[in-house]
Amino acid sequence: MPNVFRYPRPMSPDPRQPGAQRPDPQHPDPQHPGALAHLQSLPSWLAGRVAARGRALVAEAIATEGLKLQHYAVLANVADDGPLAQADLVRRLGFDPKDVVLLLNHLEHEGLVVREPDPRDRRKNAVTATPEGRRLLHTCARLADRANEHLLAPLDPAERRTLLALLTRLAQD
Amino acid sequence: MPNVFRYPRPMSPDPRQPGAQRPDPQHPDPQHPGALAHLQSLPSWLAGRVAARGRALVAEAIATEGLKLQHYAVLANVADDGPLAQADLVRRLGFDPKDVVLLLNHLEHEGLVVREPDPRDRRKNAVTATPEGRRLLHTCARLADRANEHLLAPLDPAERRTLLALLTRLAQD
DNA sequence: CCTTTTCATTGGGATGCCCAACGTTTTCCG
DNA sequence: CGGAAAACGTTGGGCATCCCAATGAAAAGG
Repeated sequence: MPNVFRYPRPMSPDPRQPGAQRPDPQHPDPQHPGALAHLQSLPSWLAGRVAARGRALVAEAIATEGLKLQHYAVLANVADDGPLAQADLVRRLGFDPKDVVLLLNHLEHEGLVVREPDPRDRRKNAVTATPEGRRLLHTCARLADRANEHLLAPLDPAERRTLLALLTRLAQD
Repeated sequence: MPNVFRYPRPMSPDPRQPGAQRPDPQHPDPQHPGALAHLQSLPSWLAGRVAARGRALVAEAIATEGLKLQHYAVLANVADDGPLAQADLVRRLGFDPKDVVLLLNHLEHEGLVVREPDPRDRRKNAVTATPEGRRLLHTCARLADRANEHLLAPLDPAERRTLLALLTRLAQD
């Protein structure tokens, strides 16, 4: 179960010498089809590059509020569907239980969530969002929107809708 | 400089209880706009999810040849533009020098590349692809193509071209 | 000719993902 | 009803990836 919060990096666009002819990934030279050009024209590679840039932009934006992407994801889950057990978060997010402990420690320390024993099941902690957490969640949502507008800046509104529709179809399965 | 080879994982599509109503990310309920639904409708999140799945598919496919995505990327760079110095690969791929050493150790051990002192500059190793390496590169390219066809299976040919065009524009900047 | 830069190797560290164990609590089954 | 199994949270260990840097040798620059 891959994790979009840890973001790996794509190769630089084309690290060849300045002025070196850069193959058009859409129309590779059939006489000299490059393995590198082919790799860089794969949808998975292109999506990876866009995703890496998108995550970097969002991560940078919400870092101004002292949060990481993972914190944002935890907070969103808890605010919408809380109270949630830590094991719920582990399942929902696909995170390591240890990492969820660390994330919650930070969120709790910042007063954004509250972790309390579940009165119905003493094995569990019930995690809920505080008003401050909800407030910050709105701020993060706005920051994330702006980062995504930056990401999609080269596209016009119709192209953005098209891209979103196609990605949404591929993202669910 | 983010790296698309290490692939993080998106949240599961929607981990709510079976039967729980799942918000349509394209048309969030304006009465009850969820933070989670909002996060999951961001282009960066959607691209991350598609990218994670794409990379997982490609990684799984080329693993049958004993390679990782990073090996494939190194091999493609070396085959097209070799001989390359290790420092060239570090710059091109954005990898840690230590990781490039490990990757080349494996590729060399498998007879896919040759690492020789550069006669013109004894600081450098000249890395070149062997015929066996080029052969395997073709195999990996075919495997990667099939994995990407699998990734894009829900789209018809016109939609695939549209997606590719939009991603290509976003991927270069 | 000396200083600076580059190269490859390697050290250390942080983070995220994999595995598992432990004690407590709850659920399940005979 | 009681014991076994499962769930929960915490924590340990380990590996891979990304960050930092140091070292000695070689090349470039002033």
